[in-house]
Amino acid sequence: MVTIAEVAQHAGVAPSTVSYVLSGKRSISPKTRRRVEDSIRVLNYHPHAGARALASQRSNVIALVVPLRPGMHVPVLMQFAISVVTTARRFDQDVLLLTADEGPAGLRRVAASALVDALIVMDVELHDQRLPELRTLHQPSVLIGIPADTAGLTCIDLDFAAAGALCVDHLADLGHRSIGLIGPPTAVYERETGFATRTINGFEQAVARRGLAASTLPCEPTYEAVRRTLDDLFRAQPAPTGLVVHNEAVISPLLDSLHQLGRRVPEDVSIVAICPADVAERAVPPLSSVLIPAEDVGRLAVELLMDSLEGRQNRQTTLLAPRLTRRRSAATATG
Amino acid sequence: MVTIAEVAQHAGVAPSTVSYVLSGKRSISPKTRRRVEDSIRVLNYHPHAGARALASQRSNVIALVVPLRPGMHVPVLMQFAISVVTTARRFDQDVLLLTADEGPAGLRRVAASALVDALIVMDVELHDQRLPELRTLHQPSVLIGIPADTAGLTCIDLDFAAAGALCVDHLADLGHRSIGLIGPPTAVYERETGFATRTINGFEQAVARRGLAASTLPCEPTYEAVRRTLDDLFRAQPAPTGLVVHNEAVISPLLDSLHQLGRRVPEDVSIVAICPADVAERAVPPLSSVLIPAEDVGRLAVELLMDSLEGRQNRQTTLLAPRLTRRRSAATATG
DNA sequence: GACCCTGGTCGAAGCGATTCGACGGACCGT
DNA sequence: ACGGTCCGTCGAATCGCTTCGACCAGGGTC
Repeated sequence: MVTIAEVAQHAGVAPSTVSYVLSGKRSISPKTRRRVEDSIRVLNYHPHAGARALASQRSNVIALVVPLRPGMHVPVLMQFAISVVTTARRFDQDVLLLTADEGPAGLRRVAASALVDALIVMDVELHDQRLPELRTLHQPSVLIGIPADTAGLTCIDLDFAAAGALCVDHLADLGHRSIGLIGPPTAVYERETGFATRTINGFEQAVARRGLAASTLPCEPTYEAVRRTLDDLFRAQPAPTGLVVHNEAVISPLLDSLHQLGRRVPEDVSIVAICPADVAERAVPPLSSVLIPAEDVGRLAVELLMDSLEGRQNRQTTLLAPRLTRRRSAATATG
Repeated sequence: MVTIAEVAQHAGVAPSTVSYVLSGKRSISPKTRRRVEDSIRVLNYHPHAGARALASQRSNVIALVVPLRPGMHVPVLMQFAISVVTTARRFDQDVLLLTADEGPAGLRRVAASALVDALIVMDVELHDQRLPELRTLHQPSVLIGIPADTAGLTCIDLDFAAAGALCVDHLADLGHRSIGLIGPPTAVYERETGFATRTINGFEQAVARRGLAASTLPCEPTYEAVRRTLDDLFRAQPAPTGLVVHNEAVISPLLDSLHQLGRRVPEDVSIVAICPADVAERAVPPLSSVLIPAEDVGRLAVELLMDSLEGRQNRQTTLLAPRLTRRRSAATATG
């Protein structure tokens, strides 16, 4: 292994000078800088990460905690992870991959051992067990998802309330006067991830604002449950002509059932979904949808962390504005 | 931050003793061991990862290089990554997540800086650019996928030849005498990932061994391509009654097309797929399939690395035996 | 009783970087 | 010509841990 001392000797300078060339923390004359850089290249020098971490109190690694829970949409997870890694590399950081099953102890472990400088925690629940740990950590962290009490935490998430409202507005603009919301199964509400409730709130406020008739129903991702939900839904008066679906697992049984019931999409019933882009695209017909902006969230998370690490404090919650993509499943109301 | 010196003082021993308690590299009397462990717990001591890496020449981190190429089946990727992380933690290792877009330089970076002790590289191509780098690294590595020249490398993959043969045997056992293989588009063969070719070889050998009639065709994942491929296929004499599909993107258009052509699965044509389990399960009807054992591969990769790190050398290639899961798409030949 | 092990512990020397204070020379103003 | 800046560089201390050789006490051997 080639050390900074060897580089220094090769370039005819002191080790500290090499260090300053690398970090840019003191000015170096162009001449010596060039000599040092040449030596670095010739000797193929790479600073020892551990030594650097020890001396500088910075590991240049950030932790990414991914959930393991089945039912998560994996492509979105991966898209997010990739975005985090890519952005981190732009800041010369690496990413340590942790799974949620280590719980709070896992966070403590990597933080207390100074393995990482900062943490990104995905899939944070309303009353997440890890919150106390995160609050006491010396390292900054960014949470994906909004817990009940965000005091002292930095959180990011899609603005689900706005997303719910956006779907309502879209349908209302198309002339629909009675609409339904099909949400996640009740289990999700109970687990209290928060986003389900936020969507409903946004939905209902928008419904009130636009003076629409509406009903909201949770739904399990099975054919029977979907049929029952649809029965309930269409029993309402006036019969809904627009549907907001916030439950990706339900999409394909839903579309099948509507087909079997002889209800055409979008001629008889318009659909707007809140779901990953690939799900919306693959559906038949492709769904107009508000997508989960995984890539933006990942990038932003890293950027916020870097801000914190450089002293720009920002303990606050960021809600990303939803954007609706029109596809073929929502059209002007007939009648 | 609490250091080993403080723990030592608190327990009334030398720092080195604390270290030996932690590492178990020298015997310690039960009495002092208990004292030290108590102090560790009381002070909530976590060894500084950087200091440890510097002193011991071991970071206890392994790199995982994931591919970015679109078209990879993401759930399998994730399943694999999770399996690597989980297994690594069993060995007290952490996992650094790298993306393939850093190329060979990325490997050199993390290896030369001693950020990681070992590497796992996924999706290795026949003539992968990273091979020379991997050969010169001081750290052991495990490749997922089999390159053309495996000399000096440790590789793991599903035994695709055996998988191809297994599918043939299954169909032959069910009485099918003429079968077809639908493979990935020609682009995949050209990129030379190797597994496509290996499947064909295994398929053809088994076909010869069982004395069957057979044809093999690449296929793009579009409806038109599928229709053309099926036309070609069924023109053969005797008409095939069994299909092996090694191309997950083609599965759903294929099933649709067969339906439209009035060929029932499995009554008129039996299908065996080589694909991720979730794809096979979700198909209509669910496909008998040989799955990609992502979890086994991930676990094995880490275990091999740990062997290497502990001095048990094992430069060699491991092919995992395929296992066929019967579902509803393959049945006894009629006629 | 002298001897040698052996198991248990200590002390000190690294590991390879960063960083701070100091220092020497060039350049400025007076 | 002289003192004061400022720029560029150096040397040494430091970060927290591991590990090696040394040391000591106790017990077995002859």
